[in-house]
Formats: sequence, C-alpha cells, structure tokens
Amino acid sequence: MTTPTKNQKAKIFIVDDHPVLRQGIKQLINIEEDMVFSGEAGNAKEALLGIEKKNPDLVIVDISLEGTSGLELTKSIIAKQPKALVLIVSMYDEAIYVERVLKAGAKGYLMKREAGDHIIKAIRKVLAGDIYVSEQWKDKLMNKVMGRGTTKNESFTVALSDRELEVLQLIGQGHSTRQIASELFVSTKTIESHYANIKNKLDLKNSHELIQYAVKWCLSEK
Amino acid sequence: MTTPTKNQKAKIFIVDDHPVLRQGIKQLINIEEDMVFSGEAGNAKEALLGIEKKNPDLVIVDISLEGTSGLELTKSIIAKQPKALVLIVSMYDEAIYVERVLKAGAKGYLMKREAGDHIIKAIRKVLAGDIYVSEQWKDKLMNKVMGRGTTKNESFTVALSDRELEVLQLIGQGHSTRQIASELFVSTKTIESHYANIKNKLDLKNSHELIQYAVKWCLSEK
DNA sequence: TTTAAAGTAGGGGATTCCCCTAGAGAGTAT
DNA sequence: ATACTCTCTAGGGGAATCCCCTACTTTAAA
Repeated sequence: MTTPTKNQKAKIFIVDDHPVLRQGIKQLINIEEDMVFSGEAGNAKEALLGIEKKNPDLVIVDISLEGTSGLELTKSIIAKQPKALVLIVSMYDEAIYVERVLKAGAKGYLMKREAGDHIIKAIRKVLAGDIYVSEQWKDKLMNKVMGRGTTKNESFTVALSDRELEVLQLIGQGHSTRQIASELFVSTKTIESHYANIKNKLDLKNSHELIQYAVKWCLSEK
Repeated sequence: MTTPTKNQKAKIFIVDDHPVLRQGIKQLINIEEDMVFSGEAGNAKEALLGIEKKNPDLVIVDISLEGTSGLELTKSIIAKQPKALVLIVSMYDEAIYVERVLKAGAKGYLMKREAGDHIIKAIRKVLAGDIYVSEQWKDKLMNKVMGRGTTKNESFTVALSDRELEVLQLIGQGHSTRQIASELFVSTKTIESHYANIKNKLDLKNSHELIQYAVKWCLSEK
C-alpha cells in the first residue's frame, strides 16, 4: 500500500456482498475528486486476491459478509499488510462491534444507515491517518476509556471482573436472575448487584440492553 | 397510480433507510431507458408523503426500516392505493418474510444480495402486472401452497403473527416492554400478551430466553 | 354458520428491576 | 501501617415486569 501523493487520487476497494450497495458507494466515491473506485469483491477470498492485484489505498469492508466475516477478513488484510487502511461498514450500531473492529486493526467504523457524505468524510479521515467512528460512539468509547481513570487505554473492552464476566456469560445463555443465583450459590440480590455494576461499566440503560449485549458477546466469543 | 404508456418512463420511488443503497438503486434505474427515479424516503412517514406527491408507478420498500417496518408501510400504501405496486427489498433471505410480504399486498420480494440486473428484472416484472420472487423461493412457495395439508411447520417463526414478529424484533433490539408499548401505541398489557404468546409458540421458558432468542434472531438476519 | 386465530387489554400475585446503602476481604499506593 | 480502591456479598423498598388467568372484537378460514 502506497500513500497517494497530493496529485494522485486515492484508490478505494470495496468488499460487500450486496452489489447494489457496492454500486452506491462506487458512485459516491467517483463523484469526489480526490478518490477513485479501484475494485470490488463480494466475499473474503475475492477480496484478498483483488486487493493484492489492485493495491488500493483504502479498503471498505462490510462486517457481515457471508462465509468469512468482515472481522476475519480485516485481520487477514492487516496480517498481510500491517499498514493497510480498512474502513468497516456495518448495519449494526453496536458498541460490541465498534470495539472489536478497532481491536482487529480497522481504522474506522461506519453505519450503513449514515448519509453518503459521512462515508466520504470517513474515508478522508482514515486516509489522513486518523480513526473514524460515528459521533454517537465517540462519546461512549471515550467514556469507557476515560472512565477507568488511571488504567492504560490498551483495550476498549472494559475491565469487567471475573465474577461479572461469569454472570454476563450466564445472562447471555438466557438464564434468569434466580437461576444464576442458584448456579453460583449466592443470593439473587448479589446477582442484581452484578447486573447493576455491569450495566454501569458498559453504559447500558436497562436490563434488556444488558441481555442483548450479553447474547451478542457470547455469540461473538465463538 | 397511473399505468405508464409505452412512451412514458415508469417512475420509481425508493424507501430505504440506507442512503448509499438508495443511491445505488437510483443509478441502476436511471441507466435503463424505460424507467426513471422519481423520489426517495428514509422512513415510513416521509415515504407516505413523498408517494402522494410524486405519484410513482412503483415503490421499492426496504423491509427493515427503523420505526415503522416496511411491512407496515406496505400495508399503509396498499390501504391508500389498492392498485399500488410495491416491491420489497430485504437483507434477509427468509421464507417467513416472503409470505408475509405477499400477503400484505406487495407484488415482489427481492434480496439485496442479488445482483443489480435482478432488481431491474424484478421491477419490469412487477410493472407488467406479475409477481416477482427469487427462483429459489418460487419452488418453496409452490410446495407450501400445494402440500399445505400434510406438511407441518418446518420453521418456528412461521407460526408467529405479523404483530408478534414486530414485537420480537423490538425485543431483539433491546427495547423494554414499556418502550415497545409506546412505540406501537398499545397497552403494556398487550405487549405482555404478545410476550406470552411468542413464548408459547417458540416453547421458551421465561422472558430471558425470549430475549436471547430475539437477539439471536435479529442478528441472524430476521 | 361455526370455528379459529389475532389483537387488544385487564386482575392479581410473584418476581425482578433499579435505585440506594453497607460490610468484609484483597490489593495497592503513599 | 494506613488509607484508599475494588470486588463480592447482600439487604430495603418502591416501581416495573412477569406470568398465570379471563375476555371482548374483528377477521379469516372451514
């Protein structure tokens, strides 16, 4: 991957299994003067081949590819080209993905629902060497990083305690408060406390959001 | 809604909350000589206003709109204009949706993953007064209609009603009972009833299992 | 026409949620 | 050593919900 000079257009490669969406992004990119559509792929295999061939400046990757996920593809790309610029697009607006994606080495996370000019903005920001995340997540991620006070910002994954992690897993498996309490041989009140602490740490509004988070977390750990 | 004469281009209206996707479809339509992009909307409310104003020949509706679902929007459109031509596009590849959508009055069901020329093909078919469904679903739907007497429910979610499915989705998105009730303008008691019915139909023991199921189902693409 | 299903909603007791406070023990910084 | 922080534990109490009922209306099917 080469850095484009000021007179060269940045070459953008798109990996998404929705042809129409590729078309839409392609159009948006080619309207701009400082970037140009370089190639596309509908799955991870084609993507790795195409990227090697076209040597783009930035790769846009859909996180929910069929077969190999966008997350895995990102890791593969970064493994081959540590300096590669990967911008993830996703249907999901979930912190769980934002964090994982950035940890995997991607330089940005963008929701498909966001308007077209956001995509261009995100591309420019990543090309400039910055990290792009939506405004709404910037705050949340900041809170998470800052909230731990002195601890180093090596990871976004919040420092849940062992016990909290254990409870989170059981929640994700669909167990009720009472069930969890009896499985861990403690009071339901204790589990309620863990609920509250986890919710605070993860910045979740209510127990439904917690369960949602827990289920997603359990699924993504596989 | 007026039928276009042979010399008039068919006006196509797009409802989708992904701007990039609208852009992509718009491009594909405007390439063709017998159709033209007429207008767009990102949600149900804008859609109903825009459709009334632009009076398009065909409306493309994304099934997974935020707020009012594409299914509900389709029903509203058909209620206002029984002869309206609605083509549903979806990220999802589920029989439940195909059936539901056609029962709601839509004239076609198309997956976003399908290539661009399929969309044009689908639009032409619907404009001609036919029903469009993907080849793979044609057979399945036929089998279902034919052999309805003998075969039982092969899929769990098939048994859920429209409303129940809507509630399941909102649960999967992490909304609370109260939230869902106010979003759907009904009593919390009604939502509780839906909870109970869904649990029975899906054979789930408690609400935590229901939430777990809902989240997984939402993630695995409705 | 009868039957069934869907959508609505209420009663009422059991349970859980969600805001507090709080103590014991482990680890850490000054 | 002392003070401070974090973890794990658990309770009080009111609000919310769950979960078992019943029940009415409307629409669809047999």
